[in-house]
Amino acid sequence: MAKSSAPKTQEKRRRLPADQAKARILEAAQKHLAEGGPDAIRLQDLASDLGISHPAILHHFGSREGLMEALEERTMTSLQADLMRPRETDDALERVHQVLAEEGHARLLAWLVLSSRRGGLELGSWHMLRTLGDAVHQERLEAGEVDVDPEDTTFTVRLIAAALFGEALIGPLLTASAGLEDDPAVSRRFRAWLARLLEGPDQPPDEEVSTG
Amino acid sequence: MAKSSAPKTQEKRRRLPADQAKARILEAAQKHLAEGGPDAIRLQDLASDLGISHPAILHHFGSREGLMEALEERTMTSLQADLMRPRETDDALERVHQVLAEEGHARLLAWLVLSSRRGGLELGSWHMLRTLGDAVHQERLEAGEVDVDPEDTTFTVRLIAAALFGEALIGPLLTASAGLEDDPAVSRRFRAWLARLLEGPDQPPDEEVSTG
DNA sequence: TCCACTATTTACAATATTGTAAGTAGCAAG
DNA sequence: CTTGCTACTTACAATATTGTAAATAGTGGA
Repeated sequence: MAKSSAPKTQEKRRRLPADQAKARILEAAQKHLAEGGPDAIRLQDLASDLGISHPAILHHFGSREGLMEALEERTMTSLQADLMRPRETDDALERVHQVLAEEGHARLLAWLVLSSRRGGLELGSWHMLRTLGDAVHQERLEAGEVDVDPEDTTFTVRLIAAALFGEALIGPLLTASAGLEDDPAVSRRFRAWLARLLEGPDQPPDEEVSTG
Repeated sequence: MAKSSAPKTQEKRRRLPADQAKARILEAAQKHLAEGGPDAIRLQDLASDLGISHPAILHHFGSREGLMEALEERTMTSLQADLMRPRETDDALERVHQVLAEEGHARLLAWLVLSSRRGGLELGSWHMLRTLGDAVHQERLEAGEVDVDPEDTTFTVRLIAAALFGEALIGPLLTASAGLEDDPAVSRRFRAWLARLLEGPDQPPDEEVSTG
């Protein structure tokens, strides 16, 4: 390695306002976290990725630990935001799957949970699931179901969350372990199957309202 | 810290056959992996835990990377063995839950999947799920179900695996996120609910065959 | 008992990583 | 233009961690 941490050329030292500098650093850190885990966040790596020197990071976050805490908060916030963001489909399973699997949030969440310093994650304002649960409950009532056990709704949401999170992490492993070839269509069919299972056999299998 | 890595007292240098020494080291490494992740496996930590010096580990595994590879294999093997080992209950969900959650295997598996060097894990002889799937399929046929779609069985097993794996990792998070207090009874009821869901509403909700 | 083999230790080297100190330079306000 | 603030850099310190070399000492076998 030539010189450890320095801007690529000697153009003219860029100086960002602290907010933007922090945001840039956190963004890069989150990328590293998603790809290689918490121990893949090396100050010098981040710095050279960003074209800055590593003490600049320490300047903004105080210490590596400070960076990790800020990153944890940012990650949870962005996960929540992405889950809440409207998407092209109304199908809850596809929505959650998209966020969790396709945008790497499952990995991020897993890293954070696994490496959780301080016992548990800062939940902050994680009413996420309650919101989702309320929505599902509402849907069910509107669909004309009368004897809806509140816990049934809670469990439905919980199953979706846990199963899709698990799928995102070990889906390919499960596929291989079952002796199948890795086919995204299988994964999709699995979710469709799960949706049918959750709707229950009372409803006739008419066409979905997915484009609503 | 006094001296980095040395046996606690000067009793008399113990000398194990290579197999046993390796096994001891791997056992300690797995404990560290389950608790703190791959980066919590420091040669000196392991060594002082075991009362040996860290070059002894290098002697047996060549390098840290060698240790990690051996550990990965051992972990997958022991997970499979634990899943297959007969348990006090015949209830599939409780069985899998016990292994995954109560013995820390979910965390181990997650660490391995997330930090998977080389893209994917060495599956070795992971017919685990197929075996499990065959058992479930058999059960269903014996239970008198005739129109059993093979993929339905596959998906059932997959759902159990993914959901319980997810539960083990982010169950407490989900509980908190739903606004509930952390209660193991809830988790148990969740699994019972899932079991009922999977059995389908055709069967009357008579008492389980769980102690079969 | 003696010997060969190797598990294990001590001491050391090499490097990586976080953190600190002090100075440099961009940007905004006067 | 000057000045104050602070984002940022360079140079360095401190420590941790993996790895190597050589010596030491069990253990099993002749």
